[in-house]
Amino acid sequence: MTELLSSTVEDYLEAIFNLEKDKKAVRVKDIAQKMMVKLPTVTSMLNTLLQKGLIEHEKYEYVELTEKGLKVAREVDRRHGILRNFLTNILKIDARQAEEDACKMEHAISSVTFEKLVQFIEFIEMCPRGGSEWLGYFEQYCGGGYRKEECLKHMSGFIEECIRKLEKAKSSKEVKVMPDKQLKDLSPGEKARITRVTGRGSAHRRLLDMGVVPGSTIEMERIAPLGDPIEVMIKGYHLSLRKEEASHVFVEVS
Amino acid sequence: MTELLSSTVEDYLEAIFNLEKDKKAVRVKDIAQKMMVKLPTVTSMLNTLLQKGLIEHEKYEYVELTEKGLKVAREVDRRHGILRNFLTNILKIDARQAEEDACKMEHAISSVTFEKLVQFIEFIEMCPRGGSEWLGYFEQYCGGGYRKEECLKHMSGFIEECIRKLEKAKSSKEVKVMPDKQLKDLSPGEKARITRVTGRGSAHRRLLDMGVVPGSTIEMERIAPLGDPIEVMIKGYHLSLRKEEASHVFVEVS
DNA sequence: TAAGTCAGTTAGATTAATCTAATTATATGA
DNA sequence: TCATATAATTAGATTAATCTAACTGACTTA
Ligand SMILES: [Mn+2]
Ligand SMILES: [Mn+2]
Ligand SMILES: [Mn+2]
Ligand SMILES: [Mn+2]
Repeated sequence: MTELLSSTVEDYLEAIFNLEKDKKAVRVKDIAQKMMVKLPTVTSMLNTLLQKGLIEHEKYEYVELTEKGLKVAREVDRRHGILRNFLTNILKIDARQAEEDACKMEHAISSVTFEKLVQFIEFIEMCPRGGSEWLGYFEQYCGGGYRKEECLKHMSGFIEECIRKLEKAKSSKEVKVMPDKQLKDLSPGEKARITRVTGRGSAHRRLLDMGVVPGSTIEMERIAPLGDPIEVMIKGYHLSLRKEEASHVFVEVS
Repeated sequence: MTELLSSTVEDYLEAIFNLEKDKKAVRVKDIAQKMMVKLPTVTSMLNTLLQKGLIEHEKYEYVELTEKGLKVAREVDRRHGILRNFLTNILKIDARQAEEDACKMEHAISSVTFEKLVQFIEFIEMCPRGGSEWLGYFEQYCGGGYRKEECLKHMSGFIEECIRKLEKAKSSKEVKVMPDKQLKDLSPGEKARITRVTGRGSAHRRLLDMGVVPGSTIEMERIAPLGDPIEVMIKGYHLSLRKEEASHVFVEVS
């Protein structure tokens, strides 16, 4: 079904995808500039992409991704974003290097491994034994000044408070039987767990493809004036959803 | 200085390196089999490798890595091993997939990012807030049965004991002024931190290239009858050192 | 030692991704 | 509207990595 595409092909799709986000129309020249190649190289690649049904393009006209091309591009872009965030936020690699490495790694990881990595990143971020505090100790470790006792003692102070808070939250939840909320009801900055994604057909598929699946953690970033579009962070990756799309997503605040 | 080699070239070097470890002599056929290509492909690649000074090879004869080729191959193999271990031990990817992904990722990561990842893996393994116990909770998280309280409470029980143990170790260290040990003095299974790597020249360089650098954690695996070779685990990667090499490595048991 | 087998090489083709040089189309502006 | 500049395409070459088919060398064995 899913023919495998070379990493070069994936990178061109990614480039076109990003140009479409920035500008209205994508020209051959723009792609050449972004990919740092000459114009005939792009023309040649466009024929390849056309052949594979990934873009629409007529001689001397603008370039557009097809539904199929868009799907691939979105997935590549998602991987790129998640890997870049992992490298910058967790490993603390500098932005330029993280960008470069992410754009190579995005083609080298199988989807089963990638999704497992996504879960691991989520786990690091949400587990009270991990989190940004712990990552701070990782930096200390890299600098050579890490001391186990300090890390543990800090955890020790933190831990009782955490347990108390969690138990309180749990008991209040038991009483109230917290109902599902719609995604749009979250306020900016609020995090939730996706419980259901309703709907059918390609729109539904697109949501799942973007990582909007039950069980994932989602964070509201902002809602535009008329509730459209809605910007969210999911699996460490920034997404823009249309109001209609968001209406199919139900969440539970933890 | 270090010309960049294609990932294909790196994989051929890696294959030859592993064949050299297994068998006495490496034949064109062996390489073809391991790389899953036809014989003329190998002949052609051998010319490329010869040109680049990475192998020694005369028509119809066996293939051998040069010092230069060996250095590259060892580094690729090290990356491969560390990535595979990360994928299997931490992300719990199944062996076949981990092998495959590791062999692609090994070419996609810059050395600064890779070394940072190595440190992160080390940190996960050595920090008392991480470790295999914590990774168990990650598995639970993946299965959907993770509960923060349980993870925290377990930590809570564990933590006092840890702190007591650490403080005891610390105070006894302060009294005794623990002297440096030689690597060979470690007993199998014992872990230590590398404090010094003495010596000069290419032998010294080789040690550093293999990851035997001050600050790294090293674990003794076994010492052969006459103390040669010595097998150790460093940065999650299995290494075999000659007695002479090991004599330059000083460690501190933590 | 000559025949037969298998390993290895040579020759030549293919595909993907790039380039330069030359040509053609589109857009601008006088 | 026409000349010119800019964008895009076409043609043709190159390089890396692979293949098949044909040939050659080396090793074994009768
Ligand atoms: Mn890329
Ligand atoms: Mn990318
Ligand atoms: Mn590889
Ligand atoms: Mn490999």
